[in-house]
Amino acid sequence: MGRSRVSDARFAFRVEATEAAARAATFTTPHGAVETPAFMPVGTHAAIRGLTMPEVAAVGARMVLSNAYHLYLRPGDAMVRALGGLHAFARWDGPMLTDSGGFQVFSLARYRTVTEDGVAFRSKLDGALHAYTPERVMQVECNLGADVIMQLDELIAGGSEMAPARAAMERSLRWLERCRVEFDRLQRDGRAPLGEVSTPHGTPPLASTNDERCAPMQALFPIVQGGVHAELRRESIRGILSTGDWAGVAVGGLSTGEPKPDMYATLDLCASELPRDRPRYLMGVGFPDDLVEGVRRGMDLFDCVAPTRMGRHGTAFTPEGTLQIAKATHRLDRAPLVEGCPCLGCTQYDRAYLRHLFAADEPLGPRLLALHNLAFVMGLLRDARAAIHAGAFVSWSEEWLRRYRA
RNA sequence: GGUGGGGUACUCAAGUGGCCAACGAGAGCAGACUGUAAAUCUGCCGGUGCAAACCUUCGAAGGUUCGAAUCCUUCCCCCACCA
Repeated sequence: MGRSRVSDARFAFRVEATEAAARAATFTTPHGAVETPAFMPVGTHAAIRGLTMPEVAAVGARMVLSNAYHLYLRPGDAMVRALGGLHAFARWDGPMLTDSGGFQVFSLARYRTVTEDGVAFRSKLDGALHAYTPERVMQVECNLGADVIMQLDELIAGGSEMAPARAAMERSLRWLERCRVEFDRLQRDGRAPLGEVSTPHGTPPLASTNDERCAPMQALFPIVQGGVHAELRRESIRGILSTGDWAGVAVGGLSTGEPKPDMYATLDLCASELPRDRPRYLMGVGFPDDLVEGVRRGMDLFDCVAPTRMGRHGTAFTPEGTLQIAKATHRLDRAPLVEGCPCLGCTQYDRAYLRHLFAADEPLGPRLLALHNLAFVMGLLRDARAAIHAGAFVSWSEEWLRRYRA
């Protein structure tokens, strides 16, 4: 089973402390270690929208996420590889993860057709049709070169019935197996077979088909599906664990419209079934209260567009809940967004000025709020981690949630 | 003083007899957003009312008409050019 097994010391997961289901750990990758629980900012197009990587690092991010599907369309995965891979391309030398495009199967449902072979996407750029198969996804993600790469999966809306949820879960398992086989082959070869990879833009000018540079060591994460149906989640996990000794496992298909109690119950179940010595990555969750609930249920890694998107749209996270900065009530408010927050927006500016930036449509406003929200969730998970280490997480989290939701 | 153009809701701006409480845009207000086709999207935006509906509005005042933001008269104000 090749390198999908964690035989290579370049990936490690060391649990340092636990309290109830919550864990504090260190996840090591070829590009460095991440202390968990951790939040990964989303940089779909190899950029955290509006922010620079140094800024993202400055608020505490240690691992960031990019999207294979979007980068495949533009600039093309072979182009990224020819430019030195995702880390060099985006100038991020810490751990990176690429999502496969599975989420786009869901979010861009009206532009694609799913078959057993894969997904046929209609490109947003030029309308061209792209055959996106599990094998192709592995080639793309290998070329991009993130440390952790995700399988192609299929997810369905949160509240879906048993039958469609089962179909998507089972298909995700079959796609996982195809991803695994192709992943093992690519990693065994030591380099991505550039010549086999066609991109929408042909052969990149800087590419050499004789490129001897070794592909970066990568880990493939499977994704648990099954909607909010416990038996399906259980089956999904069993299926995943029977085919490999994965460096980590993701829980997908949540926060897609299902009631929160259903999501939390599903997490409880997944946590109880997943290996304790591997990171659990809860995909697409990133509102502060959901992060705390996720940590409580044994999740280690998170990613979400919420902090950055909400920030760009004028909503700031605070310990007392969300705050819409553009509201007239902040016209004369000299207080920072959050007292004591170390981010640029909070240390340098007051709410009145930030409100003005939004009113005046200045790009600095969205930038500062996105940065603030990232700083907020980073600090939140740092506090959660400290509480776990201190054996005080349960009371800390209850108090925190009470204040946030008041 | 003369000639021409123009005064529409918070602003800009359509509308030249009924389908007009009045297109559209902006501002303002409220809301949405969870593995990013999102610096995006939605709602409200004269007053009262849940609604039906009623009331008050298109510079002012009169008038014509079944009916006027739209036609006529006078007046006020703004702009351009000519004196």
